[in-house]
Amino acid sequence: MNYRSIKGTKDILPSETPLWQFVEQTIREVFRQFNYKEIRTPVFETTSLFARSIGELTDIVGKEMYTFQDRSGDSITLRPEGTASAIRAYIQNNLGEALPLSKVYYIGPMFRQERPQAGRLRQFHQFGAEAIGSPTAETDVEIIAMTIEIYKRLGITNYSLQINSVGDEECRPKYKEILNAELQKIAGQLSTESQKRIDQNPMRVLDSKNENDQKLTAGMPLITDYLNEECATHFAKVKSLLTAYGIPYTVNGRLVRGLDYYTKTAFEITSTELGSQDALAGGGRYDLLVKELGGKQTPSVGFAAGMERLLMILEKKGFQPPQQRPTVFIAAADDAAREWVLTTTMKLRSQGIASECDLLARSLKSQMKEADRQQAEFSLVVGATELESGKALLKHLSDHSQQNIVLEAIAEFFKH
RNA sequence: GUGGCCAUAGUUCAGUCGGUUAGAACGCCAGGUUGUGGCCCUGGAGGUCGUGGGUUCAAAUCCCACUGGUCACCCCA
Repeated sequence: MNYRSIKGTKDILPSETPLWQFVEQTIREVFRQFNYKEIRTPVFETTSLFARSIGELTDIVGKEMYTFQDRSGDSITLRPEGTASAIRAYIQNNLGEALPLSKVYYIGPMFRQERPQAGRLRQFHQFGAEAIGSPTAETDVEIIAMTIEIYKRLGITNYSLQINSVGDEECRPKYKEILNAELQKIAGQLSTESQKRIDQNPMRVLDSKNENDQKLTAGMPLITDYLNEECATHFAKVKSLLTAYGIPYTVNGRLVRGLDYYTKTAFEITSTELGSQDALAGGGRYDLLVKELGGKQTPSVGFAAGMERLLMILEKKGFQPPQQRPTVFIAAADDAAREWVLTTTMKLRSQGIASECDLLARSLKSQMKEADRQQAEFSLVVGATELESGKALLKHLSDHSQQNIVLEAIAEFFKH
């Protein structure tokens, strides 16, 4: 075997695409019902777009981006997430001038150069949505509710929703100072990863998964206790709306997401079915990002979710998507009938009837086996005799029943 | 990036203490009375035992390196 797909990339094979298509279709349906419209942006952008929006100090920008120079020497990066591109497109195309609120969704491949493991690939797929232009808590909850609706719709129930408020440009810096002071006291005992973050991003220390770090920081002040009035009111509203919508959640005052642009609401959906990489989806509000990228001050909120992780759960549950199978397989009993079989198959197809016939000049028995393998609903065997009489036996493959059919009326028969 | 485990037909796997033609199941192909699939029966094709080196009279088996896969750490979808 000479060539292999790049490490961390996968072929999605014909045996798997029906599941992908079914799930994508369900997702698009939910987006449509929530009135989000699809946006398709390029899979690569200028590097600084991601660096600026996601944050120079994040893991994504610091060590995970697929960045390279193109032939003109420009630094370009394969998108590691979807929000930055969507916001860039929003600004570039002046979408904010045409509408007060843009509700968009995307679905497609993302790229991060990490060591692959269960639920983690270098090219993976996300779907997500952004509501650009609304400051209200109602919008936050619409985004969260929509995310959950997708899982509900697919029969996924074993997940949990965690929410937090990470404050805004007024209250967060104050809190960070307080937290930083507390962390300094125990700095020497923290993991090296956490030590690095004490000054740069102290809130990430609280979100560390290191057990010892967790113990050491157990009693530390939480952002939720230091929110200013606006953030506190917003957070309270989000919580009460979630309750009103019947969406269970837990508040996790330590939750910080891996992207720096979040303000106020942050949320994460995890599943115990997933193993170590257990995040199914995450999102939050980002009121400063549009301005940061050169647009007007535009409060916004969005989410992103992993396709592969969603599919892992469905596969684990043994979920079977509807199979695509031919309605009829037309078999040629002898060479004299092959041309008729071929043209008739084509005719049926052009009338919207999924049909198949043999292309390998195989024996009748082989053709029947093929019809069975393809799970055709019916088989029709036609040879010289049938062509002469204008009639043939149509067999219902699942119950073995047969009936006579007039060849000229075959299309009509399948239309019912 | 660091670490554990793994690598034998298309697939999932067996392969004894190192020993002579490397097996099974499923899948694939062809048959099982003249023109009908699924079950069953018979036969067949298909392997550079991941790659390269080493030890040995002899390596799928032991050792080393590399490559790939997988899981975990970190972090995240």
